[in-house]
Amino acid sequence: MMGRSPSSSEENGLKKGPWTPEEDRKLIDYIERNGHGSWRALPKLAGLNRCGKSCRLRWTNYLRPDIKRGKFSDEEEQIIINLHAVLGNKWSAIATHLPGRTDNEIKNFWNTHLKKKLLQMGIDPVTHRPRTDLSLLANLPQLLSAAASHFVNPMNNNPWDNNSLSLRLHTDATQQLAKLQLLHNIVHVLSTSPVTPTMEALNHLGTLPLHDQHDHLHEYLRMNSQFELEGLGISTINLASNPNQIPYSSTFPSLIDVNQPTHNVHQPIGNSKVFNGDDSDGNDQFGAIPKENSLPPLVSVLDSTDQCFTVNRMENKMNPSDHISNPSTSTSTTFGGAWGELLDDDDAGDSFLLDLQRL
DNA sequence: AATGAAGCCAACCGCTCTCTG
DNA sequence: TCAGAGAGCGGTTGGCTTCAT
Repeated sequence: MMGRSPSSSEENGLKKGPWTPEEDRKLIDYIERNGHGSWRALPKLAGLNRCGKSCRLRWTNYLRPDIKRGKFSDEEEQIIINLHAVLGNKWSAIATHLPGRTDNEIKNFWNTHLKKKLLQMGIDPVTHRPRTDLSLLANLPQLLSAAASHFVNPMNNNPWDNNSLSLRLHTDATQQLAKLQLLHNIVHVLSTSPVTPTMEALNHLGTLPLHDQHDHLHEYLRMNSQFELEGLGISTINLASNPNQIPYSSTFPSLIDVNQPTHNVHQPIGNSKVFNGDDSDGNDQFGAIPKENSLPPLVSVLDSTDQCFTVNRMENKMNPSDHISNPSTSTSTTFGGAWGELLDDDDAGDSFLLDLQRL
């Protein structure tokens, strides 16, 4: 059994550490018969040599009958990411919108999976904004070489070709899109950062002169957009000759221009004003719903006045095979429902307002 | 097959919040 | 209004499992 080992200091004669099946049974039996009542009094009444707090945690995090165990679904994952963007590390608040999941479980899932996932996508898991730290640039040479090897001969190794398509998509889509997002963020940093990168940071870029790096990056983006989008039946739009002028929103339907208000891609969910994420068209930045026949917005970055953005689930949407095998999956429906539920919840709504007021 | 590193997650710690008298 | 007790919460720990070498 996992968990902490029994503490050597069993002060008060109370047991610590992993629970035995026998202890679990005693706790369940007692609560089913009497309810938990006072947690402090419970251990004695239930015949357990534990402190009340330990009993409460064991019950709420593990023994409760409505606990849903097992892998988090994509929908749950998406909800967590979006709620975290608004609520931060308010695990219990997040847990209230994921029936059957405990705050502890969500916290663990965030720390072990989602945090890394966002980092790999070039997103700061704390601010939910693109990472702008220059250490991020250290990955650029690897990204570029990976991109080059991947697309070195697209005609002979078309990632979207034939029978390998769905398998490749299944295994590569997330990774490729994450890379794409990361590169997108890098371009954004290079293009818009008022802070000139230091020479030390630029050295991370490798031996190529900066303008060549830029060209490589530009070329990679062009190729990536062409193959990936064409593979999904999405027409591509020529890139501007200057990467600084890349029309992100149109070139990468999945990548919302960090500088521009989002148009036509998002649909409002709930009262966008509440989130301070609305633009003049009334589109809010939280409910990212993909347009039909376009990639879902992977990341929606707010403009300078905005505080949060949304990472939308992408794997299933990116994966045509999933479209076939699992057509019922609908991020927008579930997501909208989740937010609707969130907004319908008075307490949650209040906490949202409070949180946003603090921002 | 052996070993070390990394991942995972149940459980604990200590602080904060809420309730009650 | 205040103090104490109980409950709740987020952060952290550390042992087991899995993966990589």
